[in-house]
Amino acid sequence: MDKSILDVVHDSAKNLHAAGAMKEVTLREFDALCLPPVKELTAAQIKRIRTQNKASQGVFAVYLNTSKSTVQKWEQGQKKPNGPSLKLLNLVAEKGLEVLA
Amino acid sequence: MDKSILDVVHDSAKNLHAAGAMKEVTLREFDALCLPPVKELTAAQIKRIRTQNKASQGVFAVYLNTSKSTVQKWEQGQKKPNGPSLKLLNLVAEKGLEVLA
DNA sequence: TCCGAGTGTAGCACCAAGTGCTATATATGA
DNA sequence: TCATATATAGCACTTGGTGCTACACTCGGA
Repeated sequence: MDKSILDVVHDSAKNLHAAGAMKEVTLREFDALCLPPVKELTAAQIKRIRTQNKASQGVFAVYLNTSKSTVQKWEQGQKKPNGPSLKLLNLVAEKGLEVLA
Repeated sequence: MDKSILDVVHDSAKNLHAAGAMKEVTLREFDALCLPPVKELTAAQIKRIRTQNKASQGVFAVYLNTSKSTVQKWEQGQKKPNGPSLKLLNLVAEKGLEVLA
């Protein structure tokens, strides 16, 4: 997996910053625009993220600081996770449940 | 800061697991119960978490995958972040905005 | 064999969080 | 001076989040 174009540009920006050519704030703004996009997740995908981390619905809920019934509704497709919740799910999907510890 | 009793017990559990005396699932459940409690945050605390990370409300919102107006309401005390949002804020407070990248 | 604990599914009702919009005020910089 | 970015403010709508109860299934232990 080689670097994406955005990664390269980002590295360039970091170098510019290291050379004093970019302000702190500007870099931070830049980072925000280059954040890996939060992917929408289907009910089945959410369930897979959980099971692959060997957690029950209850345990998973504790990790995400939400309720068991909410996790259940996500996996049943009755409700969709909102912004921050989706961010958390993406984090777990990429880095595992341990990042929340 | 020395280890808490729970930490010691947790280490013991991990050793037991390494020795094959505990099942995967059981260990996972145990971990969930020992998660660092998510702290409630005041409006001012949320604002400090953001500013200490040198991010504007807009940028901060992007990181948390939420809306600018939501961040604004948090900091004005008009709304309180719900479970998963609070978890994210705690993560950032402890590990910095970079953990969301 | 039976029982209890853990798990997943289901439905219901409430409400506050989340969202989107517009408008204002204040820097800050080109 | 003008444009941009930022923070604050208010309003109305929608829906995700929560809490509850209940039921079926599995599995290991008494």
